[in-house]
Formats: sequence, structure tokens, C-alpha cells
Amino acid sequence: MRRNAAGRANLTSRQLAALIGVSQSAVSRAFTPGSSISPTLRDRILQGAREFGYQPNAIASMLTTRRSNIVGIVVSDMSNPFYPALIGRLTQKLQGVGLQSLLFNLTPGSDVETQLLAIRSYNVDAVVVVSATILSESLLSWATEGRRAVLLNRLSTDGLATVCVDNVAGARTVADHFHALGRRRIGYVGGLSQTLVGMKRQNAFIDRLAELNLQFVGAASRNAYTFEAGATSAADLMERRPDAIFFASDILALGGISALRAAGHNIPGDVAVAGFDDIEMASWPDYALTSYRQPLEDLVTAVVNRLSYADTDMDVPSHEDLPGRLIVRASTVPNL
Amino acid sequence: MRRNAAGRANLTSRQLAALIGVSQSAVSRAFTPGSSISPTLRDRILQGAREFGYQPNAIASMLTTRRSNIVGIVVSDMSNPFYPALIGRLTQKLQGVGLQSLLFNLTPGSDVETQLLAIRSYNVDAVVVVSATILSESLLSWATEGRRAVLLNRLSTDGLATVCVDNVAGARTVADHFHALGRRRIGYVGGLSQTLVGMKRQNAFIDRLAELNLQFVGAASRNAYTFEAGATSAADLMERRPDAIFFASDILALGGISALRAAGHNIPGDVAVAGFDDIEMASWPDYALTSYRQPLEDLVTAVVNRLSYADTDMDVPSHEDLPGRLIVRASTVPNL
DNA sequence: AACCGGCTTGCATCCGTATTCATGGCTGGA
DNA sequence: TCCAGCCATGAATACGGATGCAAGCCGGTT
Repeated sequence: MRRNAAGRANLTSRQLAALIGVSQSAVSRAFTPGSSISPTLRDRILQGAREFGYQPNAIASMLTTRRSNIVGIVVSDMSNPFYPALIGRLTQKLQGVGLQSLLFNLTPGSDVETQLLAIRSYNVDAVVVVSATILSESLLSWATEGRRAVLLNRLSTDGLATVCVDNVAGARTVADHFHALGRRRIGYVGGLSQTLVGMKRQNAFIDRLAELNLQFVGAASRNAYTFEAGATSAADLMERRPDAIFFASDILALGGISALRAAGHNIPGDVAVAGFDDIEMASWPDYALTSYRQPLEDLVTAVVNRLSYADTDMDVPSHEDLPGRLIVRASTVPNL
Repeated sequence: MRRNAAGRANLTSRQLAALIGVSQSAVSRAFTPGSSISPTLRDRILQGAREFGYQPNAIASMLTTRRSNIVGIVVSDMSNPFYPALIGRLTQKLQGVGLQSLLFNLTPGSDVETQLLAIRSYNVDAVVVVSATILSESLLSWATEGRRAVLLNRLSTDGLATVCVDNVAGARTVADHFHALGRRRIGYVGGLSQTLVGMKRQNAFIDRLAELNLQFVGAASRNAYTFEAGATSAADLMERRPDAIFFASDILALGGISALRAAGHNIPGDVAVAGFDDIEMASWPDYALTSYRQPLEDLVTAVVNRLSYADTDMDVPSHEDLPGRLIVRASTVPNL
């Protein structure tokens, strides 16, 4: 009955065992690395498996091993291009170590708690949260239940594991860059103001400005990481006559550049503009946005390592801040 | 031993049953809609479940029911912003009907066959392929094995189920638009030339041009859907002096606009530019790209319906072409 | 030659839930 | 009041694979 159009049934380990004339245990062991089985027998079984088209049923093995090899990825904002890029790399890397990604897309209206319950019922080995808006409570309870959770590119005060770009270094680097360019009146445009990441960037930036004796002319925000938010925030900020603006995210900066140019400002002549993330569009010649590049590869690697090594309980620091790199383009330095 | 830091064990249905004083079957039935159980008992069990924190183990139920409520989503190109947008909507919609998304990100170097095997072992209920580059063979064998598969926004000659924007209508609409604007010398920039979708768009476009007695000055392609490919292709094409160019994808068109402007051409004065997809960046004022908008919502809905109704074997047409809509912006009509 | 130890292998059992089957109680009709 | 019939419930088993345990095998020792 489970035979299919191609005439190929979906074998079980028992059936394959019968076909080859070995025990079901042998089949199982043939597919379990490090199990006690002779190379001869293993080869014979793998050979037979290929021949008859046997494929172990991952579901069944999840049931017995209590490991799913599935990582839940919780996202909430696919509209900021940085996140798809991040998630793309993450899933690739996870696949590289044999982990699959179950994607949970939180919509503004959706019930986070319910979603987390759903995730939980799938016995995922771990959760990676790439979302600034999810409540920490739900996660905390998750973590205190002894499940692995990593916050990627967001922070938490609750001691949850975190992998994050070094926001302080990034913000300071940008401040230093403006300083080196001789800018004096500096503005800041933020995204979601209540997030820790956002606050950290902003505070580190302002602090550094003070250290450098640069004037901070003010911050603006529309409480969103969008092109439009960047555009209107930039317009707001121009009333303070800044000669340089740091945007908390590239997507904001692009909107900002667009609005500033539309208002007749020259970039970087009148205003230098720098962003954060270095998404692909930052390199488009129409924007040529100077940006603090997130170390995508390092971030993802750190997350995967953390998930893989969690078995061994080695003490990885709970928070990891990875350095990025300032990519200088024409939005701050012309003729580049 | 499965107790956790919060003191909350992960109950099994049997344990909960014992706690409440009913049978395990009763617990199972309480969570199975349509099963034979009295409202009284069901309520008592659900109440107890809430109280003791019981959550059915999805893995175990997959094993017995052979349904996973998981849909495999196969992607290969996260760099074209259209796809993240599509996938984001798709996962949301799937979640809406209780389906989870297992994301498979095919890298150029990765072995598609192996990946498909992996997907298979997870007993996913269906696969949605959002990738132009995956070989049809693998999918065909999948489908002939009686598994559900839907190609989203790509085509196939093998009778696989397909949900797609109406490429012909789209291409013709753009041609008509150029015609209405009085353009005479039309060019085309393609992406991946060997894909059916790409060919369909191109052929439909050229055919319509012929019907309208417009001159087709040539096609260019760098065999990729990227900003740079669009830029260089556009540059190539300008040697033929077109006064309008249709780009097979917005991401190409944006690159094209950028390159054309850099070369001193006025848009749409010298060249009108239209794209396909209507990604978010198309609406950025710096580009204001006229584009044939993909009906994201309809596409996703069609896919989800197809997956949900597949149980009932109702005869949905194997191929579904959904109409999009031309969004006219300043890249073809100034002062808009 | 008897024995010991290590490596293979098979047997039996378990993972947590869904579902079939049998049972017992209850309802309604005569 | 009695019985047919239905529904609610529990017991038992199946789903497909992992693994502890014991048995078998082989070579090397004394």
C-alpha cells in the first residue's frame, strides 16, 4: 500500500533487513556513525540500501533519540534586507553540519506564545531568534527549561546566549570616521528605539562623540527599520543642520540619502552619511553608502558552533560580540 | 530526568492520563479534532493539560499519522529580494493553516539530490520549490512517488503542479505600455536564459512587439538575476540604441537604471525602463521603476490551497497562471 | 587445550501518540 | 420493562528506528 507510482515502496529498516538477510539492528547501525558494526556488514547494508532505495525515517529516529536535528529560526522582519541575507547564510551553514531549519515568521498580529508552543512540540534542538520584537519572557522560560536558545543580533538582559555584532565598536568606528573627516555637527537616526541593540548603538555613538568633542545635534526615529522611516527621520534631523548623520541601519540610511538628495542636499558635501549592516544595496553606486559591515560569516559560524558544541557543555561566553568592519564609500568620502 | 530547571517536566500523554485518572487514549482523543470523546471529558483533559503543562509531542504523532504538517520549501536564490519577500509571505500563510516550513537553501555547490533525500526523510507533507535552478528530474521522481510538490513561480514541462504569475500577460502588458508611450526601438534584458520562466517572458514579449509592429532591437543577459548583471546587460544593449528596455526582473532593472544614468542617459527621456516583480526597491523614489507586480498574496494563497485541498483530490488545474498588474512609475512616465 | 577479552550481531524493548477493537453504559422505542 | 443500537472509554497494538543486553565468534595467552 505504501508502494508508489514509480513502483518503489518506502522501505523500513526491517524490510530492508529482511531483503538483505540481516537484523533490523544491523541496518540501524549501518546508518549510525560510531556504532558497533563491521565495515563489511555496513558496506553490504549501505549497498543494499542504495539498491532498494532505503532511506532512514528521520521522524522515527527523532522519537527514539530525542534529537531532531532541526533548529527553529524565529524571525519577525523580512523586510529589512539584512535579515534575509543573514537567514540565508545561517540556513546554509546549518545544513552544512546536518541541521535543518524550521522557519517561524512572526507577524505583528500573531501570538508569539502560541508559536513558541508549536516550535516546542517539534522537539527542535535549539532556537535561533533573529528578531528584535519577540518578548523575552517566552524565551526565558524556554531557556530555563534547559533548551538551547541563541539570540542572533539582538541582546537580552536575561543572560540568554547571544551572538551579536560589536555594536559599540561599530558605533565608535563611525564616530571616529566622521571625526577624521572633520565633521562637527553630528546627527543620529535610530530604528526601533526600545530595543537594546538600538539603544546600545545610539549610546555608544553619542558617548564617543563626546569623547571626541564633536557636537551631537540630535536623534530622530520613526520607530521602524524601513526606507521611509529613514527618509522622514533624515528630513526631521536636517532642521538641526548636521554635517554628518549616522543611521542605525542601512535601510534607514538609504531612505535618508534619498530624502536628503531630494531636498537638494549634497552627499557627502553638505552631509556625510553612514549606515550599519552593509547590506547589498549599500554598494549600489547610486547610494555608495559608507557602512559598518556586519560579519555575516562570523556571526553565523558563531551561532552554529554554539549549537554544535552545546553537547560538550564547554563554557562559551554567554555573550559574543563580533567585530565588524567599516566599509568606506562615497557617501562619506567622495571620489572613491 | 526530563524534568527541567523550571521544575516542569515534559509530560507524555500517558503521564497526563495518570495524573487525571483517564486513559492515554482519552488524552490523545482530547487533542484530536473529530474524535469520539464527550465534551465533558475533553474539557477535563484540556484543563488538566493546561494545568500540568502538557503539550502533545508532534514527532510521535507524525510517526503514527504519517503526516508531519511540515512543508519543505526549496530555495536557491536569496539574493534577489523578490524571493525573501515571497518566502516570507508563504511561511506566514502556511503558519496560518497550521503548517510549518522547513527551509532548504540550495547552494550552487550543494548536491541537490542529497538535499532532496534529506527532505524526504523528514516526511514532509509537500515540497514547494521556489528555485529555478533545481533539476526537474529529482522533482519528477519525487512527484511520481506520489508526494505533493508545487513549483512556485517556475515552470516545468513535466506536468508538475505549478503556481506562477502570468508571464505572458505580464510581458505583453509591458509591451503594450511601451507601445502606448510611443516607443519604437525596444530591447530586452534577461536573467537566467535557460529557465522556462525566462524564456516565456522573453518570447511573449518579442511576440507582442511583433504584433504591435515595434522593432525589437535585441536581448542581453549575463545569466544571473543580479544588480550587476542588469547594469552590464543594459550597457551592452545600449549599443543598439533602444528607446525602451524591458528587464526580466526588477533587480536587473535597478542595475540597468543605475548603469544607464551613469552613462548619461536620461530615464525615461532617452530610454524607458520597465521591470518585473515589483519588489520594494522598485518604489524607491531614486528608481521609481515601472514594474509588472507579481500577485504575491494570490500566489501564496494558491499554493496553500493546493496543499490543503490535495487531500480531497479535487481537480485543481495542474498549472495556475495568476494575473499581475502593471505599476506605472517615473521610469516610463515622468512626473508621476 | 582451556580460557579470556574484544568485537559483531541479533533479540527484545522502548520512544509517545493514534487508532482499532471490544466492552460497558445509556437511550429510545415497543 | 426489555432489547437494539449508539456512543464513550479503555486496552492493546502499530508506527520505524535506537540501543541495552546477551550470545557468538575469533585470536591470543598460559
